[in-house]
Amino acid sequence: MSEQTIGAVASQANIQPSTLRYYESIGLLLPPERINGQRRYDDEVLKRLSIIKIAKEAGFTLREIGTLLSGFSDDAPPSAQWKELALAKLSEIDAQIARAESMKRVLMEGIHCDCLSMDECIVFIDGREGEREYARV
Amino acid sequence: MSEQTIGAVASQANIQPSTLRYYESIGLLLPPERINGQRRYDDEVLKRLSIIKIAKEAGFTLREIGTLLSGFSDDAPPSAQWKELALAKLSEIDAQIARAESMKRVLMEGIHCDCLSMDECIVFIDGREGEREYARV
DNA sequence: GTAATAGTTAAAGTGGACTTTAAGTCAAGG
DNA sequence: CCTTGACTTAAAGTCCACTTTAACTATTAC
Repeated sequence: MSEQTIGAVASQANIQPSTLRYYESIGLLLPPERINGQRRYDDEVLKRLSIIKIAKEAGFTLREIGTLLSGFSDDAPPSAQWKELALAKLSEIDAQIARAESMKRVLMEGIHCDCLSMDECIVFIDGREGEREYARV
Repeated sequence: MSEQTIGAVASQANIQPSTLRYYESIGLLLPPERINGQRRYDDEVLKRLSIIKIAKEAGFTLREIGTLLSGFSDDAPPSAQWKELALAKLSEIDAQIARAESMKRVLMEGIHCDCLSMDECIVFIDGREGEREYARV
């Protein structure tokens, strides 16, 4: 099961071959072995792609993921650098969640209001006042 | 207090003049009156900009906001179209929140783990297994 | 009169994460 | 032998929400 072509890997990882090439081009994946000029991957790459996917979903950019992956697997347990990045991202995620929840509130209020136009909509005007404080922060 | 220049409006709304021009160019703002070729806005635009900002924070794209604004303020209360969009966005936001929370878990576990390399990291391998089911959906 | 300030335009640039295209190679099947 | 399908490359294109640039005009302050 080693030595898979790019197409096979891509379909197993649910991504496009071009994405694999792209990841390689930005250094997120190491250049794999070639046979007749074609990339042949071993199963390791699937693990790495999963990690990338998870990290992406965690809100890391590809650049950050590169850092994460290199900061890891050196020899030590999760490096200080890793933890630092993770902590930073954690607070970003918390902010994200908070924002999402307040949006949810706005939307739900909007859904239940019966005002005639958006300009007169209490929900939105309230939102606007609130937003001013928000902007001042 | 009517008849403000683009700069005045921009600074009140905490955005750049170029953003106002951009919004106008994509039809999100109606072209305002001109004096000597310069845009002059009345206070209405601030309301609209607030709405746009709130909607943006609610996770709508500018294109969607355009639809929202046109679907609204026609004559009826929040149109069916509006509610439909809002409901759709609500579930998107719920998904976002759920994802964010699961990432948060992963990150927090990662911060406390002591594995030697990311490939061996239980946190990430667990994530990976989970992700397979995820991908099947 | 001239310099600073704020406005105007169209068009190009930015950044992130890809995708698409054009032009070509290679192995397997009929 | 020739077609089909999957691969290769570099480069350009896409989407989103702006921002920046270049070249210009108009108003105000000195």
